[in-house]
Amino acid sequence: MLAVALELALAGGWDGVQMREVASRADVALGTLYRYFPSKEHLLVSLMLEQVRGLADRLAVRPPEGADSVERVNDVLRRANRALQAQPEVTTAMIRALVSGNTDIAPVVGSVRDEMRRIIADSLVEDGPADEARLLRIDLLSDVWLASVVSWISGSADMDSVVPRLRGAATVILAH
Amino acid sequence: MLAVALELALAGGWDGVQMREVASRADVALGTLYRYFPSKEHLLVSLMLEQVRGLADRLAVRPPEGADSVERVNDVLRRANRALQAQPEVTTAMIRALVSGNTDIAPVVGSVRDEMRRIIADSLVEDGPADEARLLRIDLLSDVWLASVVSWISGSADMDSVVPRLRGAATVILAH
DNA sequence: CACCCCACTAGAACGCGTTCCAATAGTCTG
DNA sequence: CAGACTATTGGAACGCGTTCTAGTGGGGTG
Repeated sequence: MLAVALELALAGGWDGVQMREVASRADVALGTLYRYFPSKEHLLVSLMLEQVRGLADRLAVRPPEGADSVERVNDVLRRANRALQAQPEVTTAMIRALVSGNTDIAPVVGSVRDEMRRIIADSLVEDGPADEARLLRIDLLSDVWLASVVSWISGSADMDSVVPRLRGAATVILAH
Repeated sequence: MLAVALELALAGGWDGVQMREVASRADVALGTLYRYFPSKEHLLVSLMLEQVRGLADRLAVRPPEGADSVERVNDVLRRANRALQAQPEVTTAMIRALVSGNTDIAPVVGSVRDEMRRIIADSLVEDGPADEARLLRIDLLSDVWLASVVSWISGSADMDSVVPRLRGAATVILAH
């Protein structure tokens, strides 16, 4: 079902993902689809979780490059955004679900955010255990990244302006 | 119509704002409502613009308190969040519209973001003209604020954790 | 006054997310 | 094997955002 959702989102974005159509192409009844994904938001945020985990896997295979944390975080976010930019319709649909404010899907939303934070945390080169200050910086980077993507899908910023802005963000936030 | 939308959102949040009901209570036909607000998102993000301008007005009357920029920005965001927290259903509805990714409402969404940036900019105590570095910091603060509110309405963070986190954000971002 | 233009009205109609239900298939238990 | 319980199916039905259309009223222009 997630594969079908991706396929439909690729072509038609949020509106293209129609629950009847997903069920039909996945060869299940509508009720079955709703059994596993109680809402359209749930379906799409689950897709996002899958995608973000895919990014984590790719990063494990080919780790971020860069001498310091700023460079490495910048590399990670650039790669993340490149993947999103390649499928703008999918991104719009997934982000819309992620920020829908639907409290039913809070656990999945939490997983997505945790995964993203972990990805950023892993890209930092710092010694010792993660203290509160570092966790705060990770939170900030993840928040700024999300807001950037939102402003991109909202049409108030294009990727060309988002990527360098994220670089500036990393510089400011990781400056000691 | 915006007043009616606020009234309905107060009681029932996103679902409580039904276009037929808004039109009915505002004593206009459904078509007239759609003439001024071409979509539900448009209506609610217009309401948000009104609310955020109200915050700006209140801040003009009683300016933010605090010795340095960190304190003042913290005061502003705290007051902003207090207003949002007092009407959680309204906030959820408005933010949902703001981040819906609906490109038709991009101009209004841009206005809301600009207004919020201006509010933050005005709270900073810094000399000289705004340079690129300062604008970046303002962007970051506004992004972190938005992401915080989103995580709050998504149910993955409560206000008690959001407010101190914003304080930490201001400290990190405004540290020179 | 006659005419035009445009906002507004009332209401039907459509599309899609979501819910619900009766019937069937499949699997586990005694 | 009989019975029970659960997953799945096909499809009807509901609610609400959105669109569309025919008709009405009022204000400016010749």
